[in-house]
Amino acid sequence: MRFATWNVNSIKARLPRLLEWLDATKPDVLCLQETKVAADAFPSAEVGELGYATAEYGQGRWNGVALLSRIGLDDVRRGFAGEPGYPDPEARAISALSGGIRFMSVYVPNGRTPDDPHYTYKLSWLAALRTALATDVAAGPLVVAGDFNVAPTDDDVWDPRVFAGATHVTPPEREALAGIRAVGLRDVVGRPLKGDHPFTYWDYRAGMFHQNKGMRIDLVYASPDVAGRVTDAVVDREARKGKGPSDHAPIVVDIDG
DNA sequence: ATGCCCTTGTAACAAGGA
Repeated sequence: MRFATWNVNSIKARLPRLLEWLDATKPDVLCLQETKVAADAFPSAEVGELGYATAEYGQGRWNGVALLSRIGLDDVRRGFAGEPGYPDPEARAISALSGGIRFMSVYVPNGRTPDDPHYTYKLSWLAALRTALATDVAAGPLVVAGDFNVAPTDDDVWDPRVFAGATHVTPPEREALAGIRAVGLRDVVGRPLKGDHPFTYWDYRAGMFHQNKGMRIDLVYASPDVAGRVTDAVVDREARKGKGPSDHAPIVVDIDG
């Protein structure tokens, strides 16, 4: 089985790239983030032609997550128990059962700056996610994948000095990630196809991708049974190249069975 | 080479992204 996660930064703008990538990569399950469309505008018919069922959770202009699967989607859940809002709940998490595994696609709040109310929201959102995942991980095989908007270590940013005092690298954010792992989830790190760091995001500006000045903020957290079945994991930086890419690259994971 | 912000909503910019 092959699954993947990808922050597409608008599924409408990315649709040609997404369809091309699906046809070439053929994941069984794909976790999508930042779809930026209302549910009724999701291109379900287009991905359906490639054999994918869709479960989407959208709110329009901002956020939006979805799951695609060509092996079935059951027991779809939008959001999670105790999820905070800003001030209202946003479309940032969706999960479903597929191939005997519960997949959750997450788009963690950005946080903006450490002194911004959005940063407090981010930390409370991650704390509530931890609580919800403690229940989910006890229920069976689990994969939580998406844009966590946190670089787990200083090795996960291209220059830690540049990020001093900024969001995405603060100790409370990293502790929140550690808390999520502590419920019984393992960090499945993709191989970088170039360079030493498995970055998944490169800013559009100033040729950052071409200088490999990136960040590892997209993560795959898997329960031990799933993590133990991993045969390969890759950051598909090819998808960051060319005309009209997302600023994030997908992570593609292969598992036995 | 991979190549030097992008997307959406709304109407020339505003806001968010990380």
